[in-house]
Amino acid sequence: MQLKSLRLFMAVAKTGSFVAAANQLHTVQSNVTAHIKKLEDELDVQLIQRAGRVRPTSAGLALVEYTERMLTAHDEAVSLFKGQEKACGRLRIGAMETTTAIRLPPILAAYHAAQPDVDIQIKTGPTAELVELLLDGQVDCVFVAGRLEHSRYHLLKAFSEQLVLVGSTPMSTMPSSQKLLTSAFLAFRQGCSYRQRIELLLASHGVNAGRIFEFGSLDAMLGCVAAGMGYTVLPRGTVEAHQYRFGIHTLELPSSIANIDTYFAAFEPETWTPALASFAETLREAVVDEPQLTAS
Amino acid sequence: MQLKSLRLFMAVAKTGSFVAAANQLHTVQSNVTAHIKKLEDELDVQLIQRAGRVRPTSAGLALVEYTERMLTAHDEAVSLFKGQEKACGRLRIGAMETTTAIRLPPILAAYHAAQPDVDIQIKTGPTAELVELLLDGQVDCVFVAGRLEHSRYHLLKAFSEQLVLVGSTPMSTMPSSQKLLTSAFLAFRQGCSYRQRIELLLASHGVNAGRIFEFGSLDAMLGCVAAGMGYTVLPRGTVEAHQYRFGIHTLELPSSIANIDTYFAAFEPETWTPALASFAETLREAVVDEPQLTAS
DNA sequence: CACTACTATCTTGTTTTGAGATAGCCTGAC
DNA sequence: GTCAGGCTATCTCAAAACAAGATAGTAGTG
Repeated sequence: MQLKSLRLFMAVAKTGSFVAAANQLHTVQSNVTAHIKKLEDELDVQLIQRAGRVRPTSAGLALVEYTERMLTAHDEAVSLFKGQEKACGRLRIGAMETTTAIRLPPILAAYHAAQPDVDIQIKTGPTAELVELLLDGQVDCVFVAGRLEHSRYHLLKAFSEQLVLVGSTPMSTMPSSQKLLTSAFLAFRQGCSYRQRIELLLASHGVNAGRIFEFGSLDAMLGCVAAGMGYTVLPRGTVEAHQYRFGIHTLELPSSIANIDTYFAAFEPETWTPALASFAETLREAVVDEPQLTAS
Repeated sequence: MQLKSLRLFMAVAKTGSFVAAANQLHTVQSNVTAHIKKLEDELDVQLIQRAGRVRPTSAGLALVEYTERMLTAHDEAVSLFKGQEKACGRLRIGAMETTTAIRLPPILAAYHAAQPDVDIQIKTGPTAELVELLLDGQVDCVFVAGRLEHSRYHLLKAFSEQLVLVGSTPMSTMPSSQKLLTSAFLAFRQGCSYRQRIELLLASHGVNAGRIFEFGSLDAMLGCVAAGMGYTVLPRGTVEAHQYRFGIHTLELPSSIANIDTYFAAFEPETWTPALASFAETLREAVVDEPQLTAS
């Protein structure tokens, strides 16, 4: 059974004429006859009443219903990839908590305005988990901290973040090693790339990573920092956005530790759905139009 | 885009191997490659990731969802006609009010027991309307009074009915012409073949058809007869089934007027769905097993 | 570095397909 | 009843598509 045959069958059922069906689908009448006949042979039932009026038989009418489902699904699948202008379907994005909170909203807004027919799904998690999601096909693209080592990714430097030390009291200089040693550090759960920077920071002050509390959400973490539970390290933009809500203070870090880039990563562009290609385009434009996004 | 290609694509996506997909669908690996490649060329997107692991790309995963819908509809359509043993789908029956009430229930019960997966739909109406429904493809088969003249029907004598005169008072002989002339007759709406018999009956007593009230349902009609509104003509079985509910009385009619056959009619058997073929078979068995159904 | 398992490509013979030409059939008009 | 017009079935042939096998190339493994 071929989709081509089913299209001809539907045309015959709807027009009530083999000739009309042939014209409608740009072929000749003999081919319509052949396709219908082949369908009838395969299903071992007469689908079209030819005596007098040409009309679907009971069996034909029953087939029409299933054929409509089939052809509808087919048309939708084709329009997923060949839809002119507007993309459709679904776009699944993986991003870090901090990126989702601060960087993504304007980009998603621009994208949704450009491609209103695409359903957007966001999954958040630390970098290591996001890479797993991408490899596992559970998301179409991710925003992660630092370049991915894997070779066959398409990478685009999306945002440049500057990490700052966050604490509950004003800081003008780095806390003493003694202070650091006795303080707790708060970080996202295992896999967060910012966490590596915390350890780097401590190491640069001759302190081994002590207690690190793991958090699942940004709000919880900042709330605990504000309560004096300890320090954390976060992008400046993220902290600024929340500073009015929490009594927290920041300290700039040396650039070797502070600067970290957020990359957009996906597989090769040839594997992209139009929805994803359009998103990458929107992102590229946003990055170009507002270079401060990637400036340190 | 061919269903064959889509099946291979699904097999590759599920097994993660071209070779495995080829074995599963009884073909060779080079054909799998060719079909996938053709799909990719048509949609202008890479569907399968070949580097390293063989797995669907983002685009491929998107296609999987639509393909599943397509193939499911296809499988259901095929099983409609090629389902082994049990028929499935839908059976739309047209029948007269009296047939539906008395004759069909045991047949439908037997049929449903044999083919539990078939959805049964009954439409009732007078013979003329039923024929229209059948011609219009709105039902798959009908039960009508009298042979259909049209040549290209498959006919089966299903039931033999004996019409009786029904009135509100006991009758031992035919009411007088005078009585008939001043009485009302109750019948189904235009198109009911029993109605012709009423006119035949009146004519045989030298009376022109006077007032005939039209009813849509059997209950309403019998209720009005019982209330003394007038006479009607109905199959004996129908009246007997309702006699305990209504105070009605019957009188036998001459066989030329009384005997009327109910036929099962559908188009040629080649146009039947398995559900319809199975129903015809059930009906034939019922008629053979209980010849009194068609005996006068 | 070689081995293994896999996919891509090429080739060949066969099947399928599309389009035209023709014959036969039904319908409606005169 | 006959005839014309429109429709479908059948036949034919060339072109295209396809399946299968053989072979080459590639990635991952020890």
